[in-house]
Amino acid sequence: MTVVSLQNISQSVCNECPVRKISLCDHVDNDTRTEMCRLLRTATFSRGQSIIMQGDTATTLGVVTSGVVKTVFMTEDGDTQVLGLLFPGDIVGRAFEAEMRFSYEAATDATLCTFNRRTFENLMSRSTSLEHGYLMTTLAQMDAMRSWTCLLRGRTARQRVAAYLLFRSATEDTADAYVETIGDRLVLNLRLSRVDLASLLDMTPETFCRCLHSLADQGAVHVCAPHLIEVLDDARLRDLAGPSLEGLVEDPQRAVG
Amino acid sequence: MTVVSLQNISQSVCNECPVRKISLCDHVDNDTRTEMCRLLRTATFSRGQSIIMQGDTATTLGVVTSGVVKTVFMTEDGDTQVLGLLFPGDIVGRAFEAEMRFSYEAATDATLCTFNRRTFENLMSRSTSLEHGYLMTTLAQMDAMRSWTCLLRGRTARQRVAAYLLFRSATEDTADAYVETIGDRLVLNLRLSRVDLASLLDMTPETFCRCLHSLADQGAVHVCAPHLIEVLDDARLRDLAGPSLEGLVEDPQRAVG
DNA sequence: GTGTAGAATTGTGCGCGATCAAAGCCTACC
DNA sequence: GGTAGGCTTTGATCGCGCACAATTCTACAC
Repeated sequence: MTVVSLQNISQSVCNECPVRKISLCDHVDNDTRTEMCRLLRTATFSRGQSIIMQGDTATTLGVVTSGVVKTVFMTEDGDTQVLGLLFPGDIVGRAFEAEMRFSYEAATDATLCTFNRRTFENLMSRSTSLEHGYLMTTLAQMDAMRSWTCLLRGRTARQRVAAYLLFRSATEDTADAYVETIGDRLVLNLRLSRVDLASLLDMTPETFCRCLHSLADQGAVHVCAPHLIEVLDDARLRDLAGPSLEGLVEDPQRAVG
Repeated sequence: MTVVSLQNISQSVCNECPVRKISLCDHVDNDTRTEMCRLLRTATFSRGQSIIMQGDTATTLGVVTSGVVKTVFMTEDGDTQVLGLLFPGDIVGRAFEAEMRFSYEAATDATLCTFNRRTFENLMSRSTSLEHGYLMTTLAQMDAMRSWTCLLRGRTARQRVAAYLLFRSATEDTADAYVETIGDRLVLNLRLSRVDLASLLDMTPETFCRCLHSLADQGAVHVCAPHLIEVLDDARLRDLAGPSLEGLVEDPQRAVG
């Protein structure tokens, strides 16, 4: 794990933590939190940087506090595919397993609250509330993965792009600011590159681009800038996204894949 | 939840349980297991029967003890897609959430060891080892889901079929007998219908059929009967399945999707 | 302003896989 | 034994989405 900036944090950091209420920490009792504050390190990663490498023996486990982290799988012939995204509050890494089957990379500039994996596991064995919090977060993450699967499968490329835009616009008001205001209009900030987004949605960047502009031609969205998308007609976009998005897009879930 | 056969079970059942060592029970301490034996009910489902319905408020949580269970998502326009499969030892249902976003259905005749969800949650809050077991199983299931995603994505239809056959032949020696012996040869029993398998692999039954016979034309497999597939040339099949199957197919993981 | 590298967009042909249609096959039930 | 209905297989056609390449746009340094 490459740590760019590393510093000790006083216990007060947890009190002003932006993701405390939406992460595993929400379940943790006071004694455990005090202990965690003593053990945690914050780490900053710049866009594109690797957090945990596929194949490595992971010694770290963390919680995203800002930015977007992508999970990336690299095939033996060097191709990479974006499996999913992690947002603030989601867990990076995996307890009780050292060897990583895929990588975690910063998809945007991101900050994490990290722990030594062994230390964290040890603390879990002593703190029921921490293990419970980890379980709850994991279950939520699994729900999100399953919803994501439903969202991708049986949809054409354009429907997937439309569905993703809806998903993003539905989570606009969570933790981080994914939406920018230009004048008085609400505009989505994709924040990820075309290459990453295309890989995430299982298509080529070219197809992604075509689909986006096809949605624009239909009057559903307006491409203000390559990464800034304004949703002009929510109903139209929902229509173009295909059936059964209700419940998949509108839930307060964060992680995908 | 439709329970076909329901009966009380004496404590001795756990001792001869076929999935005890590969399920959450493996982590549970003796006191908790005694309690669990008192609370559990076994249920039998015949192929095609619904175990938990999408949209229902689930009161049940269970462990697959034999057979294959499929997770199915139904779109609002009535289409269904198979999201994944659960094998013996996997968990059916979800603790701490009542409303089901998808259905669980018996893909073959199947038996489950079931609990009242509330009772199970209650027991977890009192038994650290049970919650730990649930966490470990959930993490393993999430790993499997991610592997499954890697297996499906970026592959052609024929590669997906080949990959699935490899996955099944690699798990041949787990819990249930997925393999039949015809004479002295080892033959895979698909056990699922073409329609289910095609849906699971995100293609039409027609395409699945074509791909299977294409693999046969290449000499990789032999279709003994619609549901009985003999793997003739493992290396050839691996070749036709595309890159990076190592680690995805060969792990002792059960659940997919 | 200018240069340059990287990202994003557009163009074109083609193969894969979906769709529709129909025939074979197996099983269950009468 | 016969028949009906399901599942499986095969055939023909068509459109989506991919590959590859060219072009335009953007960002950032100087």
